[in-house]
Amino acid sequence: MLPAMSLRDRKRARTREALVEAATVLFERDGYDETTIADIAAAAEIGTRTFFSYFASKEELLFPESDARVRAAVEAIADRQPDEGPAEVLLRALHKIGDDSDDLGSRLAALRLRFVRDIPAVRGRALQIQTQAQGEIARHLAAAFPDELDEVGAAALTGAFVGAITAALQVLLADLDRLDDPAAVQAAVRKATDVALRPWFR
Amino acid sequence: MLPAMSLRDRKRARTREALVEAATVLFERDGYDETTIADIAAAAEIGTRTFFSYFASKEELLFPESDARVRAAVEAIADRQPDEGPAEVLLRALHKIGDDSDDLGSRLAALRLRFVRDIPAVRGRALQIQTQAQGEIARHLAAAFPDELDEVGAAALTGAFVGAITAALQVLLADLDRLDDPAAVQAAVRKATDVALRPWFR
DNA sequence: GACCATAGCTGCACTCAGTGCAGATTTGCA
DNA sequence: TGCAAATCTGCACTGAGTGCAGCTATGGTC
Repeated sequence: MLPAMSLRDRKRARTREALVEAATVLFERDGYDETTIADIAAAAEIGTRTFFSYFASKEELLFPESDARVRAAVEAIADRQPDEGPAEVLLRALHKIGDDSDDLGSRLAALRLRFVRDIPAVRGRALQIQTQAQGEIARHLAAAFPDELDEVGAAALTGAFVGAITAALQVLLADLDRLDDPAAVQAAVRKATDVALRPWFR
Repeated sequence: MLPAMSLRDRKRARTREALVEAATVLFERDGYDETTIADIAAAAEIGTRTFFSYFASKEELLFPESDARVRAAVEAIADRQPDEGPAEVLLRALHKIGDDSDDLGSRLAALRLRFVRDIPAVRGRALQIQTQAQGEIARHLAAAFPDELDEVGAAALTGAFVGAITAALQVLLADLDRLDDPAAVQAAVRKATDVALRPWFR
């Protein structure tokens, strides 16, 4: 990625990071609703108008690399071993997301968890991103198992796994007040995956 | 419900219906984004400001009775028969929703399907409503099976069912251009439920 | 039937998200 | 150095949504 980066692109990437960083600081200090886009743009030293050429909305700031995870999951599916069934491959792909997913210790990750719980607009966006990711994963899964799965079956299987894990995780995180403790969150993710998928594996 | 309805309450209910009806007409004619809240309020002959004492946002107009369905599902769980297991009861509850869910032939239902697919804000809201409903159903399910299920397990089971059905349905509806054909939609719902839950029953 | 407390309705002024446009600035490349 | 394209930015605008203050209608009371 370093090679094909013109000065223009590098500058743009730096501004993008500056925006996320500025937003993180302001969100932590003032809260989500209390921070305006104008505040964030000013802190990152760009014009308010320019913000919208980097992020389409305020929520997007909280999900700056959502597609990287999908790519990781898709790669995991491509690595399918001959002896694996659809469920095993899918499980491996989801673990890939769950493991590195929480850029452990990232302040942004903690904010994200909190705001997904507390701010409707953020929750809505998170659910949309998840739904879309789920769809892409299902498509790739169907492609990897043309004999065993059709599009609908792959979607159902993926939806079942993701739905079960997400729902279990939600309950577990609800009782957790320290959302900024990476170890605790990680443990909750593991337990949720464990409980949710027990009916399939074991 | 007729008894405990004062004139005030009846008038309020009528205004609420008028808003939904006006919105339906305008949405059909002009589309979602092109219809402003001011337009809708004017068509229902109330002040723009007053709109917000009936609905918190434009999206809510598309989900006027989302809680009635949850209540139906909860009742279905309460009707648990002694010989039923958690999965059977949950299936019955979800069927309850799926059956009457599409106020078949309702123009609003057709609009809802279209807008959930096309308008991000509406999709986000729909997912939120579904997530919340799912949580409530899971809580009641756990309560109905205190020995077999804990909160987390009930959430996982419910999430798996709902996730599987929703994902399957999404694929099926994507290929459907006539979202206003109740029979076709109903058939898709049945097929999605069927495919999604085959692994559990059969 | 008059009276009053309360709930509901409305206009006004405001903040903020987000968009279109046009002009200035910067970058990539020849 | 010079030019075309990409980027940045201010300006003006629309529309969602909120707080407030004043008005109106309702429900119950005397």
